Amino acid sequence: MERNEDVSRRLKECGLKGTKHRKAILHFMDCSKIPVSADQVYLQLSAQGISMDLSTVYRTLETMREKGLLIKHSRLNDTRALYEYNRMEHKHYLVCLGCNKMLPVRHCPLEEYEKTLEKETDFMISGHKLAIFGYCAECKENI
Amino acid sequence: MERNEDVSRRLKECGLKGTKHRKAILHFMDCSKIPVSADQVYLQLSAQGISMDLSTVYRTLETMREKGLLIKHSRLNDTRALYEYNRMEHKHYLVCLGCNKMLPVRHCPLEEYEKTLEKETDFMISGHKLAIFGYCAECKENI
DNA sequence: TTAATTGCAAACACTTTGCACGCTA
DNA sequence: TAGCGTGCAAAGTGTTTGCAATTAA
Repeated sequence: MERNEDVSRRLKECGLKGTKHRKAILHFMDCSKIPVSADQVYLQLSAQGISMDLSTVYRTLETMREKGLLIKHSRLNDTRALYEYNRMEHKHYLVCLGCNKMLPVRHCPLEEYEKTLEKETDFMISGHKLAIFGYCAECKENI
Repeated sequence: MERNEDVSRRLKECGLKGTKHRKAILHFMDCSKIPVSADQVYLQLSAQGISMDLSTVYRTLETMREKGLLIKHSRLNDTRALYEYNRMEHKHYLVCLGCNKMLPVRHCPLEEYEKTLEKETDFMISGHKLAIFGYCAECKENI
């Protein structure tokens, strides 16, 4: 149960109690390769026999986001918000218009551009959100 | 009333009846320099003495979007959706984290990048959404 | 005339919140 | 045992919808 201890430690570092639910959620988030919704967390954990209220999932994800453990993607595709484990990497996403899946892309083509833009405008730029839309390998066959 | 006739004509071209509400909304959208929410349309027209139900505003904006008259920005900043008159230009926005205002930026730094990405992945790319966040001239003073 | 448009009220999806009880540190 | 965490039910927010009445073409 190395992983379990790792998760407990990270919760403690954030000043959060290591409850069963929190450990389960954080572990699940850590294992997810792509961003997931509160709903998905709830259903998947349910399926694993770990049952909790949906509001607890929402509350926990939000708390973890505040502590910097997770990153929130707010309704990119106008559906529900997605959360992912924060691995401290700046990246962007390919968002599938078919299944809403988000695939990370490492390279960021915007760093230079932001600096130029700040000089040209009155804005104080603090970040950006780039989502590239399209259809993933599976979905593009069913259009 | 040149403008009014222009608006009527554009409605007709889209197969939409030229009702008083529609003309008022389309004219208002045409005059707006930046994207606005259904709520804002509703309030501003109200203030001009043009009263209608909020659901009518939502329905009308959505209809006009379907016809291509407007562009919809779906809850970019996790608040309400914003609509703008479609001037057939590809552009991006500076989104103010203070007041949610969206300022257009003409240049798009992503055209080349998309092609590269399509080659590298299995995605069929259909577009992108780039929002650059920060604080506008007014808001950055009050942080 | 007659099909499109509207107001109204109710439903919707996702998310947040108040409160009493339960459990971790 | 003190206070954080949780389930439950209810509220909130932005948006959509069904239906009957109204209106433009």
